[in-house]
Amino acid sequence: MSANSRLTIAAHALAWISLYQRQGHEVATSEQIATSANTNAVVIRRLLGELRRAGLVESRRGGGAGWSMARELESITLLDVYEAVEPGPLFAMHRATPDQECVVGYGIQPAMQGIYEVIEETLRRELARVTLEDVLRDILAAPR
Amino acid sequence: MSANSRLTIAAHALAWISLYQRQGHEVATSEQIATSANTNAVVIRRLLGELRRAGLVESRRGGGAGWSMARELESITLLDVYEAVEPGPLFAMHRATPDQECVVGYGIQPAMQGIYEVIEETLRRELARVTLEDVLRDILAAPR
DNA sequence: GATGGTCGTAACCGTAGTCGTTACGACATT
DNA sequence: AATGTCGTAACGACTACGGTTACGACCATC
Repeated sequence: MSANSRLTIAAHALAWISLYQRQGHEVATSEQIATSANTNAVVIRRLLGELRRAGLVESRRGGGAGWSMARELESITLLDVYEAVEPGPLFAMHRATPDQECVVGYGIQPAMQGIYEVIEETLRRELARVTLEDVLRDILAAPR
Repeated sequence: MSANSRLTIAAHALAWISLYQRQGHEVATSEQIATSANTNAVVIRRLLGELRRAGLVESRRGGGAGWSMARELESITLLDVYEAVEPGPLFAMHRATPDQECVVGYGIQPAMQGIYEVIEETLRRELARVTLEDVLRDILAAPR
């Protein structure tokens, strides 16, 4: 399926910002987050930009600028992050429409569409069960 | 996530072969299936090759060659097909290992790994609930 | 044993998505 | 005015997917 790391990095960034703020800081910079996630600051800004559009974080520009949470960590679920960062569906249909003269070619798409909807709804429900507060707790629970 | 159509095409092929056999034919050719799915026969052979490795179909070579089912349609679930054609995990970790000096960088991977395992297990359970007999029934139920 | 149809598979190409990187303007604090 | 950061475009490397061509391997049939 060619998995990507967008959900992972987004969760990483949100957890980092929250923890940093709980330590008394106002905002976190994309550079700091990128260092923690071992990636490039532009990658972080791009991802956080999508999370901002979803209303999960805020950004300030100018001097002393950076990112801060727009919502409480316990009110954000992995589904919120997933939807902000992963638009499309999980499974794709045929590239070219199948042969409509064939019984299978005619019925396959509605059939699979219905099945996929149920499956993706289950995935969403499962993602919605995990809050970012849960994630941060798990992070801090790592043995040291 | 850049979804692909492998599961859809594989289900299409299996449904087509089964229906064709139920109509009294011995084997189905990749050319016939490709016509129904509106794709190239090589694409079908590649996919069916993976399904053969998983023990779902058989192939005969030589004259009058083609593909036939190796198992009953009602004993095959979408999970069987999914596992045969989609190897990797759904979500990826960081490309480069995050900063192990950072609390978040240190704990994020075990945390997300545990969460992802639960989610993917749920997905598998859901895929396992749908048999290809269900799929074929839905296909034939399409209004005409 | 020659023929013909089909599988099995390699090779290549176009397209798209992800990620990293550089660059630079916009902006606000100082 | 200077500085630090965001916002975003642009580009390249890499990978995956799907389509296509090509050709050898195989076997039923004649």
